[in-house]
Amino acid sequence: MDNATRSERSRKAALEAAIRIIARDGPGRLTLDAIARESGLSKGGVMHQFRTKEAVLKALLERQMEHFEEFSTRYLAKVSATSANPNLATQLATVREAATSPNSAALALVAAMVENPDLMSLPRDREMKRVEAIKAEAADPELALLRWAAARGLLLSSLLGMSPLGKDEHQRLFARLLDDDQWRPLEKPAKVRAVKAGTTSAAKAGTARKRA
Amino acid sequence: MDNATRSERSRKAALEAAIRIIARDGPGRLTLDAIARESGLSKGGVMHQFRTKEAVLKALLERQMEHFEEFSTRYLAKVSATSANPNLATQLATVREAATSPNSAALALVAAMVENPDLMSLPRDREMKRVEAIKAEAADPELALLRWAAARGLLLSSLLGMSPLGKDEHQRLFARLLDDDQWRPLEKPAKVRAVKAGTTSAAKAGTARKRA
DNA sequence: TTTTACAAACCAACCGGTCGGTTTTATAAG
DNA sequence: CTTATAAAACCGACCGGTTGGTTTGTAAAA
Repeated sequence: MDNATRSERSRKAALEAAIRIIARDGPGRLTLDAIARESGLSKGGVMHQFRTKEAVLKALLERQMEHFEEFSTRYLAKVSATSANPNLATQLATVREAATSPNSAALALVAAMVENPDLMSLPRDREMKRVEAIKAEAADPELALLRWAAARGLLLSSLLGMSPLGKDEHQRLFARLLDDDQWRPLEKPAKVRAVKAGTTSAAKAGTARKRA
Repeated sequence: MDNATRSERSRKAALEAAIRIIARDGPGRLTLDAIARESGLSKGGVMHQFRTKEAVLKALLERQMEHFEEFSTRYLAKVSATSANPNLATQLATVREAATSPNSAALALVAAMVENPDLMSLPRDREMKRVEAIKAEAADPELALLRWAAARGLLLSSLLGMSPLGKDEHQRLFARLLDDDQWRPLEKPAKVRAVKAGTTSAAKAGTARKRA
């Protein structure tokens, strides 16, 4: 087998084993020996691919970030034409994806934070840019930020195993978060720029539509 | 010195040392030896007060929960007369308190989760009751839950060191979360079927709002 | 041949927890 | 108020096992 692909295979096996361990036994049980055992590699093999445990965590983190970055980019391209606030919509959808992901993905975050809190600067910096984009496009930046925060609250709660919500409730809340019509900005700025009228526009709530 | 108070003192010293360690070095660095070193006690002394490390985490967890429970009760008593949704208001205020606490309190959660994820059932169960109370009193339960989720998102993000928000922004967002006037309930969401194309809903402004 | 990928034995430091012993407090008889 | 005794708080050396990481060896790829 080709050398490069062999390495690639081993790295992938190790990282996936790591995720499995974290999800099954908790971040505290993630050790190099456990990774070796779970991946089928020897410890030496693992150490050949990652010089240190921190390197494993870093790779794990980057892998996950890349994965969701990709999801984000694709989603953004899809909705940027139809949504008034595509960046917010994208982040909400991405967080939902992370929360419902079959593999318990974002646990890499917790594991990294346990081992070395400084590692969190990577995802934090990346998140900062996204938050900027969300604020920039929003008619009501605070409201947008709060929707973003709510999504993160749902994700992190269930990630830490402390969400008191049922799975169905979880889903419904995400759906509502994503529904722009439910989040009309308050008339705080005197001059509210009408939301970019796209194909989505539809009926403005409250005034145009009265419910029964 | 009295025996009981001596024990009390030692337990307190150990637990506070533990919190200091977690906040400074991360949850992964919390060891029994470290607690002994940081608290000034000997390892034997620590082990005399807590038979196992898990007992330390449990005590830490219960201590923090009790502290915020107390804050909650006091706050609830204060606002239950004037607020339309005192339970939600109380939870929001409590979470804000936890987020701005000088000691990085709620880190006990992360530490417990690392050592033994099962420990999370304690705070989860308690949270479940609170969520029930919030839903019961709310005109729009989903909206209330989302405000609650947003608060938790802000708290957990900064707790894990991955909040991209400035401290002032943080405060402003909490203030807005707490301001009932900014969150007008929708009426019974009889037929809400919203995904991405804005086809939905009826936003109705406060007919039934009771405000002071 | 040289380099790369991996295996397996190995190591020092550290981990949670035990144990025998010392000091401090509590109880109570004289 | 002593004094004897037991009980609780505390110390620190120690133990088996684990941890992150190294070293040595080997077989395949380059």
